[in-house]
Amino acid sequence: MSEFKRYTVTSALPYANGPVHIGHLAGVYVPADIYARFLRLTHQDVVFIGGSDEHGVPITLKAKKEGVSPQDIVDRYHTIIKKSFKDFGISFDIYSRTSNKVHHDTASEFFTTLYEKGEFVEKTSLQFYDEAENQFLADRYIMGTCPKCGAEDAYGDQCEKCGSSLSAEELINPRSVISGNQPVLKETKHWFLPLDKYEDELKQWILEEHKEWKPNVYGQCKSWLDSGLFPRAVTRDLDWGVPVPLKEAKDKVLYVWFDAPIGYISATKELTPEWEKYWKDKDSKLVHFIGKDNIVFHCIIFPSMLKHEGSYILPDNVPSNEFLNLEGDKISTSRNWAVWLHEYLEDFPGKQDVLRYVLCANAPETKDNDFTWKDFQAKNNNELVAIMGNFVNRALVLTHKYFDGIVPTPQEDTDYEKEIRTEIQNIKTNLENNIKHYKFREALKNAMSITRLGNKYLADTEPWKLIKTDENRVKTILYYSIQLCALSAILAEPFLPYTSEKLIKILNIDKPDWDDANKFDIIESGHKINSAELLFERIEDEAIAAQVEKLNKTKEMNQAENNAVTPQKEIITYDDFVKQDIRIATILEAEKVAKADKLLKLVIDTGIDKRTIVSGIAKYFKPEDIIGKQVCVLVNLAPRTLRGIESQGMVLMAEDKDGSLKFISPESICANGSAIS
RNA sequence: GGCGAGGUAGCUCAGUUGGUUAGAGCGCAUGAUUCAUAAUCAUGAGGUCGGCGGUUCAAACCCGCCUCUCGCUACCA
Repeated sequence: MSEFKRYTVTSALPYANGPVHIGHLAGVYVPADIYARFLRLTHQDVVFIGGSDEHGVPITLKAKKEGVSPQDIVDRYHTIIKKSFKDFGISFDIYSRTSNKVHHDTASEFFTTLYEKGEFVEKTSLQFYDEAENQFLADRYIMGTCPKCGAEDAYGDQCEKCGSSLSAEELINPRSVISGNQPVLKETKHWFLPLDKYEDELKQWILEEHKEWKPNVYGQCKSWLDSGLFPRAVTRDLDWGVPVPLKEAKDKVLYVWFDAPIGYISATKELTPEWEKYWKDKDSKLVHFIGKDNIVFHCIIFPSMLKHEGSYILPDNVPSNEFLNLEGDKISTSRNWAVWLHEYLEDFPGKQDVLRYVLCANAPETKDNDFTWKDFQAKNNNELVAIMGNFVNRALVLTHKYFDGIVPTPQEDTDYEKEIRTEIQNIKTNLENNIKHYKFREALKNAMSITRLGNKYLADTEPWKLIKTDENRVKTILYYSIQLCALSAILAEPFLPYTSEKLIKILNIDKPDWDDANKFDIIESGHKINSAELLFERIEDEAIAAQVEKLNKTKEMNQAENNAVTPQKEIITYDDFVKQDIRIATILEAEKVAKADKLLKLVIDTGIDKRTIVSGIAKYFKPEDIIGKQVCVLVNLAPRTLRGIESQGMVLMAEDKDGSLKFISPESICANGSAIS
């Protein structure tokens, strides 16, 4: 810790096309905030950086859909997101955004430097182009019929109906989202970051010099590095983003993942004129807090950019969490399966620390974890209320009852008090070490153990009995109990900032220094404390039931949407129809295609011939179960080679609501080759 | 199919370089207690450490195979 003079702590920039939810908080912002607060409290020089990521295609699509400008979209969500973070006490030194001028300038300069150093590789390729609109189309801007499920509204990168990932060229009847026209393929030039050239240095830097990174991060990097890196395009044909600062590249912008991490730098620039020392001085420790979906960008791509720009330091660590699930299901923005931060505060006003506590205690540090409302309630009632809130309340009430709220003068220490002193020192040391090593769950347990210790102290010494016989002893006990409250207020601050503040007010003291959190003279004898006030309140079953009910409704709505039948396709002529040659056929052989999860290789008797068809049904059928089955086959579909096998036709399948596939078979045995019309 | 990360008490997780009866918190049971938001404190029950095999005097930990979960990737006509 001492080898660095200052810290640069960044947290992943949330994408400004929606609000933030508990998954974001648990995975990135709570841990980052705990870390940043801890550094500040321990008198380190630290900047804690956040901001909204406001470029990229999804935002432009959303804008188009709503008939507003992309800037309107990001303005809306930037405001909501920024407020959520503020409300939850995420203590950014600056929360910026990538659509502002400082960022555009910074990203531009960054690109230019790399360009002038000759780092980029230029490549020309074919991309879909909308001639009417005069612009290239990103994959998301192309829609067409999904080659797999036949849905007409599949995007160029993915079909949302069946979940297949696609490439734009695969779509049947591709059309431009903007104009509806059929796009044409046209040449376009782009700049690539040659990651392949950086492979050796990355291997050295990560695999040799950063073995201490978390296993999930290290393993993921190793996987990427071992399988070989390829050049990545850093520019796109789009009009929303940071313009590429080259004459020959008007109408092009920096690809969003290239400009987004530079946002950390621009935000720092915006924050302080001394920004350079946080980014370029070897004595600065750079730490990126991210989710596991961002590992490759922050461990491989961004460090490559920083290194080859030439003047920047590289991250010292990239603590990345796994994902948080909600009541057993993946959190999903599009399915509204989430607990949104702004909604939480409407339902549980003033309880931001409760959520912070639960999310930290259950943070997906080593594997995906589940958030349940029942657990939320249990942690509040059995831990925050019963352990921490209760002890503080006991100490305060007893002090008021026996000494009119005046902190008594301690008498002689017994072995018990000496033990407590030692124990607190241990707790503090462990807590600090755990935070330094990004073990926030464990550190939180340390913080809680202070009041745990206090409860035991009271139960063991029983001051309510002693008061009748030995008031001097009670003075000592309550003096120590009050000190424990103060210690708890200090050491819990990184995790529970609001509670800490509240407790300090109740104790009627100035905020103590972290370094004193192993001492027992934080509050002097004779000091008057304020009247007792509960730190936490119980959460009753009804409040939890209401949240569960809310989620059930979401589930029902999603179900209803799932049940909705896709609308009829546009009218075709009889001539269109008869072009299809569909026949009854029998499956003669079936075997799994090697090295493919979904493919079965079928030999089929079509009546016309015996032919091979490769079909993506392996998830739902075992080869031995389907031999001898009669099916419908589109026989005049152009052949296509899959995994080295030529597939001559398509077996027709019905896709059920749950996505499972069913064969279309004649009601009774029918001659192979019978035509279907 | 390839790669990565996981699979330890009902739940959430610790388990240092392999070494005696495998730990913590919550939940559960029993007891104690009343200063406290039916909170607290003590004690206890509960685990063939995903499965099988191997190395070793000794394996939760090392090796091989298998299986389940999550992610990346290939594949989906």
